[in-house]
Amino acid sequence: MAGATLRDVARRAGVSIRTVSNVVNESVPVSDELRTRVEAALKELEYRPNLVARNLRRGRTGMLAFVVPELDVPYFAELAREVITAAREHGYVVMLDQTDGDAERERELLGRESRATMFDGLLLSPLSISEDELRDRTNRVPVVLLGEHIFNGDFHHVAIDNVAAAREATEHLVSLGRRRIAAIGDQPYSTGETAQLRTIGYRQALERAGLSVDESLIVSTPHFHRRLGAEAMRHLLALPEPPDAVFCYNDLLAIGAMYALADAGVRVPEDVAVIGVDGIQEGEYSSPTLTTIAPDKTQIARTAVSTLVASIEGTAPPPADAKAPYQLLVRGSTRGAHEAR
Amino acid sequence: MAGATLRDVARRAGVSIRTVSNVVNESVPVSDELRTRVEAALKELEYRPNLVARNLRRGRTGMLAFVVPELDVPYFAELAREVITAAREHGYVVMLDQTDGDAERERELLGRESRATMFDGLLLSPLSISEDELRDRTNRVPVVLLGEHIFNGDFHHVAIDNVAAAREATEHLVSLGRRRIAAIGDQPYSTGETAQLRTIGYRQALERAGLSVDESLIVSTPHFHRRLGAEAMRHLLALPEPPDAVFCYNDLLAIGAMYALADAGVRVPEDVAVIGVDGIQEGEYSSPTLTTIAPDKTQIARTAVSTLVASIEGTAPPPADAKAPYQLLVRGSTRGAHEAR
DNA sequence: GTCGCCTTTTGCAACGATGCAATACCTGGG
DNA sequence: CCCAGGTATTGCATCGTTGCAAAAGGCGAC
Repeated sequence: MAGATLRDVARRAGVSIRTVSNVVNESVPVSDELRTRVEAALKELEYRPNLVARNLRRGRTGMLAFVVPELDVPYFAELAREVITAAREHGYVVMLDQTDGDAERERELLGRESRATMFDGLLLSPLSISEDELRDRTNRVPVVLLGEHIFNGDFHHVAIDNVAAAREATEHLVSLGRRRIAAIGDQPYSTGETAQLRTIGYRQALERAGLSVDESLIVSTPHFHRRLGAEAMRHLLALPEPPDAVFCYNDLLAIGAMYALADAGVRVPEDVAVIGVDGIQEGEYSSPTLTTIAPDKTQIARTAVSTLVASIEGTAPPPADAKAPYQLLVRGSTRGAHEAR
Repeated sequence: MAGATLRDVARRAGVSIRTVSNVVNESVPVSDELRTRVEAALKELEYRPNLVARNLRRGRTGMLAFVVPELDVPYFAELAREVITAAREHGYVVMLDQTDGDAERERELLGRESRATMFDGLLLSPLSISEDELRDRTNRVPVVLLGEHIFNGDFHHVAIDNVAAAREATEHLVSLGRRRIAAIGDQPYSTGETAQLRTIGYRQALERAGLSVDESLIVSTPHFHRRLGAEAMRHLLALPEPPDAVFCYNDLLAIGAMYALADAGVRVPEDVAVIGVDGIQEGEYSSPTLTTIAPDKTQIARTAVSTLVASIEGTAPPPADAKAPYQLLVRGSTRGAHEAR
């Protein structure tokens, strides 16, 4: 019941352990007679290789770890799907863990007692942890970082060009004729690097358009959740001069903002145009549908996984920042907004 | 660089391997002097236990596998989050895999060459695979099934009472005074057991309310995605006598249905009331917000994981169907719909 | 008939850790 | 000064598999 081993099969078939192994692995030629006998025994005993033992011997586990802040955030769920698929194509399976954006938990995950030794490689999504700590803790396991982190070329890294993406998002709003364009999602602390890059892009777009930046229109949020998007939007609506467009740093914030707008009876996009980032499925069916900057998640996952796998196999080029493609998807929350107002 | 082993540390500290092991595991008393020396060596060499080796020796991996049809379906993502959290509380990590609802892939996952031996236990969500196959393939690994499957008590199983839940959902619509209540999501094939149970509950509610069941108001969908919900709704709207309420078998279908309704200029809930099942976060911010039957995901995950862990440790009671709690959350898609019309 | 070569089969060691049981050490009592 | 009894330390075997290299078997050539 406890699972037959090679030894059991060998005894049953009257051959050596090694021969059974040869049959199982199809690596070395085995005579037809023995092969037949061994295969019969394998079937009768329902032999399945003990992968833990095999991994110990081979020094590989065939597992990658993918660490995200929150799995119930659609962007990460959708990305995880792609990562799992990409990993499977390379013959790997994926262990998923969450940090809840907590630096402490991140340390724990990478720490001494961690299960890091069970994985051939590590895929990490936005971290609070610092570069030095990361280097300290992962010096044995290949790592690929996903999403922005201003690390200096010591790690492989896949992300979209956040500055450019944010600039394009804002320019899209400008192109609609909007002039009071707000931004929701800045994070002016050390862990908010992605957010800061998007703020830079936002400012660039306004400056290029000859618009002045009204600091009161930049609203910070500690997280990127729907509720905070709604709160931020309510705050903006309460300003003496509310915005006529909002660039949200992710789609969830945008969904929250649209919720607050609907609640306040403000029309989208006529009164306020809304754009997000992430290209999550939810935005395809929201009311109105959400204009967004959609990173190519499939591409991101593929690049990240194949870089990681190359790294594991020692065939990787030196660490570099891979820029992933993205796309502006114009939908209801900004469409047809030219004529309006 | 390749990772120090107990032997390396032992050599460095001038003690036996076994003593180092004792220090690391804190199981056996070690004199202060040696402990100090060993700890120094551990630190200098940055020793981390090789978990693969440890697992081999101990016969446990500390890993659970959680297999879902699609991770980018919010219900599963939210459930996965809870499962990961619950597993962590028991000292386990979680490997996630997807089947895409494909029976072939399910077999593959459980098949001979699978990594099943790398996990102490298996958590499976709705499957296409049959009971017999499942029994054949998992006779060594403890399994807990999540979601409905009409299996006969051979497996642990956690789910809500789908018949009752569907009945309550439908009764809610009845209580609003609706009389032409449609159902979206039936799946009249062998793999659609959850759907069939919900259809039963739907019929029960109508019958109890003295309403006749109009078969043309029951629309089947091969999957539970937003797009199919929209398509089904369009179909219903095109009927000679369209419905005045819709019970969708999950929230994504409901979101899709509301999309189609908005598109057609039909008011929700005034003209058509909508209810879903799953209680996903998306429904809290949709427009209108979505009334739903929300299974207690935390509870489901906790129950499933602790049953699985008990099973692994051999302390589990015989397999049983655990019924998880759920809750009717009344929101905008049905609220204030009494007065209307 | 013997040798040598090629193919098939096998034994042994090792991957890195832990369980078990024996050894070494230390203390106090007689 | 020796011995019992407790504690600290260690060696050996083992988990199930695979790499390596030697052993065994088969066959043609001399």
